Amino acid sequence: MRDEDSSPRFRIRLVFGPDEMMGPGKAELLERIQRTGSIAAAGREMGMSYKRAWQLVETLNAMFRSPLVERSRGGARGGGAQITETGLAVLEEYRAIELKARAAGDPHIEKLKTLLSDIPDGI
Amino acid sequence: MRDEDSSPRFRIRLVFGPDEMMGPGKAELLERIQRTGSIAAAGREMGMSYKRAWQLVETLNAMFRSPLVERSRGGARGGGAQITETGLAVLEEYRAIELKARAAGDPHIEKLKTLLSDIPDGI
DNA sequence: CTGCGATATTCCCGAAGAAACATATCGCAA
DNA sequence: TTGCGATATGTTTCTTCGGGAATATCGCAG
Repeated sequence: MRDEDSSPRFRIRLVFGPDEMMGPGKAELLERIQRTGSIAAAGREMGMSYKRAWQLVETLNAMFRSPLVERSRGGARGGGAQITETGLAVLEEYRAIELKARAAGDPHIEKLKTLLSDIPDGI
Repeated sequence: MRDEDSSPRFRIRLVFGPDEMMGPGKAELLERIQRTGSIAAAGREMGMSYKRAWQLVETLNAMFRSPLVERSRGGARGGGAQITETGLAVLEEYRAIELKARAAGDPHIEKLKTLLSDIPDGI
């Protein structure tokens, strides 16, 4: 797969139950599906196989009351996929959590960085 | 390995660089080493092999300027391990981040829970 | 009614990582 | 000087996961 991110302060993974979790990967996939209108295209952008992207969408859809991604097959351009209202809501909540948590933890992160062994870029 | 936690709202993993990360597992291991005075004992408590626990300590020590865990071999009771001052500092910072981030994200988590497919325990 | 481009689904294989097993080493105490 | 209990480290086996390829399906457009 992929690095996912080159300059991440921290990652948050929400764990609701066994095999029920959501982290940066699924969030990014949702975003890209929304933008591209296609599971395959979103997956390609993230450097993952269509199979993997499809699997992630499956688990996401099964995880919530109503599906986050709506798919259609056939048609003029072969079909596609789109984010549902629920999907958008979940994505927004996740981003909000990420943002607030990051802001809340930031000062401590800076403190920790001074203890790291490699040379910080800032100084 | 293990479930790590039965009722986690969310997990935070700090990513400082490639192969430089710290999450709930290493934090818990540090805590248990502090309490038990032994890598082996701490690992056993968490259901992991001594080798794995030792590996985690290695990466932790290599990751920071000064080691987080001090080890001694031989002696009356075979040896042992203890948390250093740096180790304690790192652990406390991590716990602080966890706490604040959790508090900051909590309301959004509750919102997300209402969208989940399985029945929440609270209602 | 055929082709296209997407979703949907299965099978096989290789890589990565953890578990299991096996020693080696150390330093004190009896 | 032997034994103990911990750290230290290598080897082998097993399992899991994801990639890749192959195939099916769908529905409109031409």
